[in-house]
This record gives sequence, structure tokens and C-alpha cells, in this order.
Amino acid sequence: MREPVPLRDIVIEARELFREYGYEGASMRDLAGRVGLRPQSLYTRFPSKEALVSEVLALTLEEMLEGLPDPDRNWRNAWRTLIGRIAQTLENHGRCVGLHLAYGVTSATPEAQKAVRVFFKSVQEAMTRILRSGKIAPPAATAADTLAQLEGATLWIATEGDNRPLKRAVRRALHLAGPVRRCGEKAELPS
Amino acid sequence: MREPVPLRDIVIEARELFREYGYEGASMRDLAGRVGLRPQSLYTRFPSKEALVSEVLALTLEEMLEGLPDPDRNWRNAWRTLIGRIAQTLENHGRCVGLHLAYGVTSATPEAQKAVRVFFKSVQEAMTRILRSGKIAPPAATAADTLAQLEGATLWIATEGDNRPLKRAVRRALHLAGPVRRCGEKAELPS
DNA sequence: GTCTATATCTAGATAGAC
DNA sequence: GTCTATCTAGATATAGAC
Repeated sequence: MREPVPLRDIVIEARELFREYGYEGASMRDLAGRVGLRPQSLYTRFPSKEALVSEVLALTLEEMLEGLPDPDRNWRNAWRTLIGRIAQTLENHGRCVGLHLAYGVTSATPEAQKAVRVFFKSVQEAMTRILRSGKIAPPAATAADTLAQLEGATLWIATEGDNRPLKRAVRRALHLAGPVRRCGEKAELPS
Repeated sequence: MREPVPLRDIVIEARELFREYGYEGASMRDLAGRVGLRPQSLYTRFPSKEALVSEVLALTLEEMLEGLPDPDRNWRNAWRTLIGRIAQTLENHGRCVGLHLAYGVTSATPEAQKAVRVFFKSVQEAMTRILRSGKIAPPAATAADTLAQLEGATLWIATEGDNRPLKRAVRRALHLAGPVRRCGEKAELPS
């Protein structure tokens, strides 16, 4: 008798595969191999490959938003933290699992499609809430555009390994919360 | 004896499939069905599925750049035309075949990877050349960022069917070439 | 919960007739 | 250049023993 593989481990590996190979390109066989299971054993934990999508995105959303500073207390801090987390993830992996899935899931997998939509709407809403606290107008459109710019910049990481467009997108995003700090400069901005 | 299916028709249908389903999701069987051939017959026209990628992107690049106004004569006109073409294509199809392939091809298909890299570098260079003619600095980074913003905006078309982020990205891009014309306003800008 | 074994389907690609 | 027929490999998913 072996001890069960933690669900979280499976989801984390599934995310890696979806991010790298997309929905179609990721296989249950590869996933099983990565977590040390036989492919068939995955189906006792998840009903289908499609079901993994919502698990992956729920985990990603949770990691992105957990312990975020309260926007009503210090919206600039919340904004910087959220943008920093998104950018760090994109830079670490060179691509966004959400974007890969957004392009990769079709109407053949409606639950997965819905999960992707919920994911990005949730991220946008979190950003919108912060910008609204900062009286940045219009908050929803600015949030959508900011996220689109960060995601779009991954094009250059994926094709050229060039992360400078992402750095500039981050800079523009942070600029919304006031002047960007230079190196070594420790600005104390009003909350 | 039937008459041969034009190569161009096959490439155009392949593009449709790659754009919608990505590299992995697109199948030679579907492609054959769309052009009225048996799957096996495709291999007398193209050596492999991978080889279709460069054909698709070469055609797309050609359509994007053919007959573009000379940047040295009127760079604003060239810029508006190119941005307009890119935006129109993205809006018509709701997604970019190049971005889907950028995310979708792996090191398992190195020729396809190279084709994607060449495609985006070529688009960037065309944009860079125009911006340089307009003395917009820095031209290369501005071109990369502009393209990234347009591509990133397709996220919202793909997930929500919302093309307003793309419209705003276009507006920002056109703003680089001077004030944006209002509806009905027929500005004559200096070349 | 994991395993072996298997079912079912579809993928990309090849051989040879016409 | 297109066809019929076939190969080989891989995919998702299920059944039943331990």
C-alpha cells in the first residue's frame, strides 16, 4: 500500500503542463508520470482532463490574491503587490497558463471555457477594486487594459526570451499608482 | 482525374485551424476535410504538419505588409495602415494565429518555432522602420510594446467576446502618430 | 487509492494503385 | 495529384483485482 499523492501536487503539475503545452498538448499520461502514478489512477482523483482546468485556475487565483493588502487601507500597496505577483509569475515561467488555456480551450470543453472566463474576470475584478479605491478612472477598463498589456508582453518572452517588454508593461502599470521609484530610492507614498 | 487543390487554399484553411485550435489541436484530417481531400493526399503537398506553420505565417506576413505606404514618404499613413490591418485581422477572428502558435509550438517542432520567431520579428521590424521614419524613439521597443498590447487585448475577445480593450489599444497605437481623429473629422496631418 | 488490463478512438505518416 | 488501405503510436477513459 502506497500513500496517496496529494491532490495539490497533481494540480501543480497539471498547471505546469497546461502552461507549457496547452490544453490539447498536455496529456494525462505525462501528468501521471510526473506525479508517479499510472495514467488510469488519475481518474479516481479527477473525473476528466477537463476538470483539471478549473482546479488549476482556482489554485492560481488563490495564490495570486491570498493575503493581499487591504485596498481600502493602502491601495497603492495592494496594487504594487498584485502587479508584482502577476509579473513575477509571468517572468518565472515565460508564459501565462491562463492565456494558454484561453486560446486553447474550445466549445468542446465548456466547463473549462467557463473556468477560464471566471479566472480572468476574477483577476480583473480584484484589480478593478484596487483602482477604484485609488480613484483611478475608469477602473474596470484600466484593469482590463493593464492585464492585457502584461499578458501580451509574454509574447516576446515566449518567442525571443526577451522580458524587457514585460518590464516596461509593469512600469506602466505601476505608474498608475504614482511615480515609479528609482533604484535605492525609498519613497513613502501617501496611502 | 480531379484538378489539384490550390496550395494557397490549403494554407488558408490550415491558418483557420491553427488560429482556432492551436498547433496540437489542429489535425491534418480536419484540414483535409475542409479542402475536400483525403488526409493522406496532404502529404504529397506538404512534407508534414510542422511545415504548414511556416507557410501559414509567411502568407499572413505577406498579406499584412503588401502594398504598405512608403514610410519615408508618409510614415503616419504607413503606421495607420499597418495598425489598422493588424487590428482588423484580430477583431475579425477574435484571436491571433501567430500568438496561438507562439504559445503552442514547442522544441519538438523546431522549424515551426523558428517560423514563429521570424514572423513576429518581421512584424516588429516593419513597425520599427515606420516609427524610425517618424522619429519616434525608441522605435524598436515602441514597436514591440505596441504589438504586445494589440495581441494582449485579444485575451478579452477570446474569453469575453469584448473587443473594447483592443479598440483602446489601437487608439493608443494611433496616438503615437499624432492626435486621433474624431468621428467625421477629416484631419490632414503633415507627412 | 493504486494497480493491471483493456476498450475505443484519433493522431500523423507511409505504400502502392490509378 | 488523389485515391484506398494500412501502420504505428498516442490519446482519454473504463473495469475489476488488491
